[in-house]
Amino acid sequence: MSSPQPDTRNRILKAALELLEGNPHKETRMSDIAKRAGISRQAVYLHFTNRADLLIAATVYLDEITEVDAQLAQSRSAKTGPERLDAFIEAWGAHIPRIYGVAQALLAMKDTDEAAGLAWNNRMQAVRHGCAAAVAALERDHLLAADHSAKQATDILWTLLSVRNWEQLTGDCDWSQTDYIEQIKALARRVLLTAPPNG
Amino acid sequence: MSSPQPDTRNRILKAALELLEGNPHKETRMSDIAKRAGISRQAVYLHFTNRADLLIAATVYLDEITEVDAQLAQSRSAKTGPERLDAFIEAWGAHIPRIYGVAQALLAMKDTDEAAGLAWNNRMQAVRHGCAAAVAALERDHLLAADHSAKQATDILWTLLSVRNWEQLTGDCDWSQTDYIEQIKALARRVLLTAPPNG
DNA sequence: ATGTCAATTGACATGATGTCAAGTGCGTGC
DNA sequence: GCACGCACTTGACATCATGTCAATTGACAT
Repeated sequence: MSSPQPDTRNRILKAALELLEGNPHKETRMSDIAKRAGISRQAVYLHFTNRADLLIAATVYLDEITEVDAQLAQSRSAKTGPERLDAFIEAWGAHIPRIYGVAQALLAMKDTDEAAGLAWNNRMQAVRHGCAAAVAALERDHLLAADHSAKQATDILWTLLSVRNWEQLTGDCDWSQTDYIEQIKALARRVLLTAPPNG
Repeated sequence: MSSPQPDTRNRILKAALELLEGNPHKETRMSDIAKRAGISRQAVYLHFTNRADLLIAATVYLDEITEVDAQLAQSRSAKTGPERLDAFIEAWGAHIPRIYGVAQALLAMKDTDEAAGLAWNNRMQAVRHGCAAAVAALERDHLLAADHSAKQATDILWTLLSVRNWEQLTGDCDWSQTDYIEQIKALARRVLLTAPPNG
């Protein structure tokens, strides 16, 4: 563990994440990242072929160190459908602020860089699966509101939980993170459940 | 009215809108717009100082020719709160696909160009006012769900009606435009109204 | 004729990405 | 000790879009 050399790659990823989290709305350039990582701009290209490549790697790296998948999977342990729904919203909702910086950067490239778009869609499909699983749990408990098919319910939940919505609510609308979680949970129950949940 | 010269400006705007509507996800360059308008790239700068400037003007132009404000204002004529809510969602929901191309372009600049961001926020504030008015109408009729303050209800409705959500539902989720309108209306009623609306 | 004004052409600066070539410094194997 | 590979550096360069500037053209108006 005497750090031979290739932790540079990780240094770059960390630098990128720090910058992106620092000010998600400012364009973070390759040279900024390099500077922060303490290497030359060109050296970054020894580790990543692209800006997109780097950003994607950063997302993966972030997912790894925050263990999202584990967090999200944990919501599977909930007994009832509604509990599972809540657990999923809490897990994902708590994760959004952590990934927001990178997400923002990746989303900005989506239209110009195909690979970035695919990578982002991949991540979002994972979230969608979580939504679908929560909906399935509701359906199993015969608690899914009759006016939606499972697909529709999944679409709605998935859309509700989008990063952009989080951005708008916590940003433009000044909601706190806890407000966000609570409100979205209430909203989801209200929209997806067939009976009044707790009142 | 023998068209002295300055319909060029409008030609540019039309060209920009056509290109943006044609393929909203491809970057539309100044030279593309110029070519389509039948003038030189540099000539565009005789009419607009910026790409942002042009895009903003295009939004305004589009708003004018589609008469959104009139459409949205029309929802004021609805008698009951719920009718007003429906009318507003229909009007705005029908408008989104028309503005989607430009909106996309403007949103993409939001982070790099301050003026573009402001212009977009302005438009969105107008929508927000519509949301607030609909919520106020519900409140007046004592039909606003007790679990939300007027502000929260407005925030939710406004977020629900975002261009990004429309994009996700009609794009990624393959909803038809009519599905979109109907589902969102149902959703909004379910979330905002205090009593079951029609069943 | 003359002036104005829209538009044209061509050249150029800027700023970011990405590539390439030559060089430096360090550790390892022989 | 020496040579080699390897990560990295420096500097130059291509590309591409935006935006600017200067000189020119062509039409229309007085």
